[in-house]
Amino acid sequence: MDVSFILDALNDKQREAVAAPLQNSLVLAGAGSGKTRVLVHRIAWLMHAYELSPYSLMAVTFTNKAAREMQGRIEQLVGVPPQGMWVGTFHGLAHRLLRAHWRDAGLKENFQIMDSDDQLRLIKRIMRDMSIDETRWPPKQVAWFINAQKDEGRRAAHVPDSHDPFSNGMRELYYHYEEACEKNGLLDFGELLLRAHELMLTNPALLRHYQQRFVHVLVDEFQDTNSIQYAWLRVMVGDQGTITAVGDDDQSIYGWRGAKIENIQNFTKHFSDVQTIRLEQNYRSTGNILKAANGLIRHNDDRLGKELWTDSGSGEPISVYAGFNEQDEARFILEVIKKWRDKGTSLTDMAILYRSNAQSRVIEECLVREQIPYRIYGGHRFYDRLEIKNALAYARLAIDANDDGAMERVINVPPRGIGERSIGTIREIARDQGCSMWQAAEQIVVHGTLPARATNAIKAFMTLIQGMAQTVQAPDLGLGDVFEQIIQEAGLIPYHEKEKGEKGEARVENLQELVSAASGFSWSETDEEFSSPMLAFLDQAVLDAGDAQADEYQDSVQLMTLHSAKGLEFPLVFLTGVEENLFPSKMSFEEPGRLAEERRLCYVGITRAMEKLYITYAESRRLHGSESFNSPSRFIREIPEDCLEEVRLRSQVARPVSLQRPDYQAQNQRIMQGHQVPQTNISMGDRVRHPIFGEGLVINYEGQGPQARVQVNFDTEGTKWLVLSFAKLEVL
DNA sequence: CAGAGTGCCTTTTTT
DNA sequence: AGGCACTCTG
Repeated sequence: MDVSFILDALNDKQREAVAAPLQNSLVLAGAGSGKTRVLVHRIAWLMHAYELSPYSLMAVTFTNKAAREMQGRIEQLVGVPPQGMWVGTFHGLAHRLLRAHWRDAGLKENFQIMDSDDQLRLIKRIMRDMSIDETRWPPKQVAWFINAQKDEGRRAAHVPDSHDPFSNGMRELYYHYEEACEKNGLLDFGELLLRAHELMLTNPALLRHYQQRFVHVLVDEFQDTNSIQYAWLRVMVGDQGTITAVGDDDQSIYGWRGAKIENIQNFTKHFSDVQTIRLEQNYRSTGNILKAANGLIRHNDDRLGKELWTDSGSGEPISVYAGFNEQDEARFILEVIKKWRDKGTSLTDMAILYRSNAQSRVIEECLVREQIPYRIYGGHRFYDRLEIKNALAYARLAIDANDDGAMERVINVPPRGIGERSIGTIREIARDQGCSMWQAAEQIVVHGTLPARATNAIKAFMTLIQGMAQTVQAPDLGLGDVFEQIIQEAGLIPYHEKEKGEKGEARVENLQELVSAASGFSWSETDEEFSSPMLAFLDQAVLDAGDAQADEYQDSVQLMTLHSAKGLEFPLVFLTGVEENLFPSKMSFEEPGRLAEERRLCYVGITRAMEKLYITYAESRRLHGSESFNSPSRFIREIPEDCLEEVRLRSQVARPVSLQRPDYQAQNQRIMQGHQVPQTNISMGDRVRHPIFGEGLVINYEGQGPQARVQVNFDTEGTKWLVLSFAKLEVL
């Protein structure tokens, strides 16, 4: 069989990786070196050259998006969908195993997956039941603790006893949490992995089956695996199977949630006869961008070592812009965006990256003002939204009335006269009798435990849910129709319409979006493990963020955190807020390893850019309500100077070159006050008074002398541009 | 019981 | 700044 089509379009190193013998291999793939390409071609090669059935292959990724992309590209290359091959995320595949073998895994058949929000609710409920002081053990920290333990593969019983009452309290809560999950058939994200691992360890026959089945396992983004994922992989691969691990130690950015960079660093020690291949030729970025990236990452120790190169030209230098404040930073970005747009670059090719989600707001406001469409990734995900979760909870309750979580969630949404008091009574009865809340509610209705008004409200709610149960079971209704009716019957639309502001409007739209997502949901592909489309849909809603919902095809600027930018590329990239305390985040200063991770994050950011990279920072920044003066990030200094260029929008301003200077604090003060508008008596940062608009702060200017215009941020009137020779501004 | 209003607290990244 | 829990009022 002619297999040349698989190897033809590859470079030497890629070909080496793709056509490697059927053995363990580690592909160290630098950013933009064709990593996914290698994975996909490797799969095609295994099928054609070694005649492996897709059935004997498993490919694991971290995100659903990556899994979908891989699936699509395999199909494209091979021509047909790889029947029987397991392609999915760690969580998705673990889930699949557990659905198929729920009994062996010691689960209930109808077990449910909780997202982090559900998890937190459960923890709070447990703590309230136990009357535990939430200020001493903040529920969020409890959740964090439990998740961290699970990432390490530890159950409550494995957590070592400690002399510290705080940790012991945590452990105690973990016990109770495990118990509650067990009782209610609930699994959090970490539990999926932990349980799937245990399933294999405790069922030798099952393990043998899967080890024999999966001749070769491929893993993407290997540097992000945590302990339990790694353990699971090793078990699945076994002694007979082999593995291809693709990753980049320089792009390991998930240490904070348990990823172990050691997994890739020690790969050759843990697996036998590993062939290591480095992909260092970059097809994405210009020479300058790569030089910057290489220069930066050299400051990290313990690297496996890799240097990106390209045979295309060096391109433009990287521009660094120092904004006066975050508004100014955003305005600068917008000006550049407009310039590029007018030159014909489509907005989709531009990305604005930031360290934390909170930073997006100022930029968004600016985009709205300039009427430039944008799309924001991450943040609150579609299926995480309150209104969506409520609608889903109705569906869950309609399927299983004993689902307490769902019951708690929607029993009084929209308000129907079942207040805290009544809910408390229901909860109490349920707890005393060890029954579900629904059963408790039935008793209340029968015995009239509560006042007539409350009882009637409960009765009405139960009738409503029973009606929905009929709807869900109706054989001729599509999934979309079912949700349409549920939303209708629950009265969610008028409830949200009543909300003031645009919020309610957006929620109604989201509910409509849910209906269309449900209509478009195809079940056939998701295989036999799931017993009904509705159940499959509900599971998928928890596991898949549903990120690509709205406006996917509109030409819009892309906004996202650095973390969610990994794996993507854009011709024009803005790396924003590159300031000490922000990026690197001040949280990273305590442990040395965290700073290295921030640096890798910066490396990821830089290497997203194909043609042109802008790095921006603000000398003063208002975040979380208070103003701070941060110095430019050390990362800027770590980039080789000769690939940087400092941008001054208005070139008259003589600004001290601040990048190489260690002592920023005093200097920032000077900068704040030092920008005089040429041939005028006004400087940036001055407080001024206007006869009509009142007092404000000068934050920007244009032109000079009689033509000069300044932008003033008035205390009460917002920001305005004023021509100096007309406006009567008094400097205070 | 519902809805408005007040005060308090948290601020990194998310499968 | 924004979200959340709690209190107050109709």
